[in-house]
Amino acid sequence: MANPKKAQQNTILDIAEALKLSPATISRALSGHPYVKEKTKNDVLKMAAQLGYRRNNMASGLRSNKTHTIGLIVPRISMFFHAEVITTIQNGLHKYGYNLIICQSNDSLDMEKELAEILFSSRVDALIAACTLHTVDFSHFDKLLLNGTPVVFYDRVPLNEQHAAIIKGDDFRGGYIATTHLIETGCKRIAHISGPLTSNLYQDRSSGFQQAMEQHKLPVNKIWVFHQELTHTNAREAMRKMFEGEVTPDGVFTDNDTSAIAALEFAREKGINVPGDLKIIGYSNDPRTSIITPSITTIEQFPDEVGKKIVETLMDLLKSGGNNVDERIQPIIIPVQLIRRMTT
Amino acid sequence: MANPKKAQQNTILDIAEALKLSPATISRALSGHPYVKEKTKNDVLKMAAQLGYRRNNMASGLRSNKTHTIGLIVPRISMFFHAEVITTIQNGLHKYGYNLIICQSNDSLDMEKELAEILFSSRVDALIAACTLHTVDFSHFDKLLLNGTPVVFYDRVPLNEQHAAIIKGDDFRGGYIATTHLIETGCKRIAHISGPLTSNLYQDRSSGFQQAMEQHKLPVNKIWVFHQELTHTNAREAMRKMFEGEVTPDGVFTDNDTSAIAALEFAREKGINVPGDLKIIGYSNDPRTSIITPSITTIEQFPDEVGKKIVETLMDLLKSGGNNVDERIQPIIIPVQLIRRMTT
DNA sequence: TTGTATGCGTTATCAC
DNA sequence: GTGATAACGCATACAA
Repeated sequence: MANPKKAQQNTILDIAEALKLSPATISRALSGHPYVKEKTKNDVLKMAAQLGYRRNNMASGLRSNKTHTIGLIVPRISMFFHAEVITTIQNGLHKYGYNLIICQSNDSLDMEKELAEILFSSRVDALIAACTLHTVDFSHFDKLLLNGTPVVFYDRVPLNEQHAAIIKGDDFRGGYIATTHLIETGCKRIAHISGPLTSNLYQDRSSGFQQAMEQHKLPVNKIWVFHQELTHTNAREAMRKMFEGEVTPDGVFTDNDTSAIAALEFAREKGINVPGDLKIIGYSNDPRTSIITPSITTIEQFPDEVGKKIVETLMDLLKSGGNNVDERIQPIIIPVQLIRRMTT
Repeated sequence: MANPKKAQQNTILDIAEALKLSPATISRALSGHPYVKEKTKNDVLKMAAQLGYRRNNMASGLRSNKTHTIGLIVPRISMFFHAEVITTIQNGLHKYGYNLIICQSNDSLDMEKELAEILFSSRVDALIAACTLHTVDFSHFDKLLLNGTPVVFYDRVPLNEQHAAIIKGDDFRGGYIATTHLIETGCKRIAHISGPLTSNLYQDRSSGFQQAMEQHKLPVNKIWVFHQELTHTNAREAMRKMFEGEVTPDGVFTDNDTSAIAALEFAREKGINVPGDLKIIGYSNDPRTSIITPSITTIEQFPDEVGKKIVETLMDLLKSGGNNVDERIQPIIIPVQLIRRMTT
């Protein structure tokens, strides 16, 4: 077992000395530079392994202005969708030799700002961000952009960003097909438990909801439309309010699965028959929706596709070295899909 | 919006020039050094803000040999327990001005080794690790230890590590109280779906199981004891095998909740009455266990407590600067608790 | 309280 | 192909 006494890092100078070569040659050999004799390269690699040498990323980054590190800011890693996206990104970047610094904003704008600063301090080669629900002004990312650091937004994205890549789900269509599905399965009085309209996600899903309703000539009851943080308790409270009234909804579309679960639990407790008297559809295809009884119909967002697209986009941006940064980057929209289960 | 042209980083020299001061003074002012005139300090801070200055962590770290960055290796961030622990750690470290680099090993030993190397390259100030199920030899962490970098293991930990801190749940007791609970609620024929015995987790839970059975003079049927990766399909397969036989279990203790869910689903499909004819208890208090019908009895591991203890331990180690590293560090055991629900 | 000088480990730019 | 040297941005020992 290790016997820690004092730091004793080997540097390229140690390798150089051991091999009677210059540090420059060692550096070249280690970074796969073309003009190094094959034998020299092998010697260096062998000696490096022998001495347990590991490149100091700080020195390397300072000199070369490349960290091979990507920053990531998400609201919460515990959200199923984000956990999946992150995993895909991390595995994808790893193949290209990039590391990922994962940071959580806890859906706090102040934290998000601070994290952007910190990641800038670390001189990440690029930044990936899924913003908070309250991020309307995105200027805290400008310092990165100004510095030529590529920024990729996903999920919760700015609406008019000229210089950053944008990858998002088809939230309009998600809202539309969810609502249409409720209508097609017979719902006439549809409620919508949505998130705050500060976020593009809920704007788009709400538009989809509206359009489906209009298209089928169904009235939207404003008392049944909620824009609030999508927590379990908020959803429950919304359900309570709606089912106090004389006329009650026969369909609920919630903008996340936590709310759908809350709605279902409420219905079960009140003895409301699901899907007989009330149909419920959620959003995200959280694993919990397939486990609960009855299992919940929801919208699949394909986190894996999102993650892959992010990596792909990022690699393009990094390769082009900020050259294509002046042309406006088109947002990439990932399709969504209805997952029909027992609540509809 | 940002108009990215070329990199234009400000350094302390820019501030120094603008203020007709020396770089040294700027450095001191920015890092809260005591011997700086109040006015100077304010001037510097103001100018730094004005120029949008942000310290370059690589340069700072290279010089001071401190990165204010902690590395973290986990099998998967999507596991509920780990997601919670990580969040607590991240929030805790943030208060002390430390950042966290989160890495996933995907339960691959090779990946874990590589991540340890990478994090060493980044010269993290400390490393936190929850190892893979297959990590028996922990020598890939020795380089960090040798270098004086504190290492804290949690959850899946080495058994005889002299120089690293260890924080773990009370798995023996978890196994014991889970089994005892089944016995006390009337089970006589108890099965145990456990993980591979290469991991301390399942060794300890298995010992707890054994002891409870012995203590209550119940025989352990070896055909009902499984040591395998704790996946949904593996658990299902185990159930299938057990319920092919003449005599079938009346209680199942699974070492994670995914397996408990699989067991419950199997029982529901086969029309086995739970908890009437079969009682089930899981491990970890995953949110899914409280959502499924019937809700599953499980063992709470208090990820929040684990996370807090990790931060606390880490801060001690960092403060002492590796001085107490020669004395053997005692493992810290976090208590567990039975959460009784409808499957028992 | 501030300035001067040096070096952290690596890589880029020249030479040879 | 390889070597010498400077420079990346900052923090610190020492001097003033």
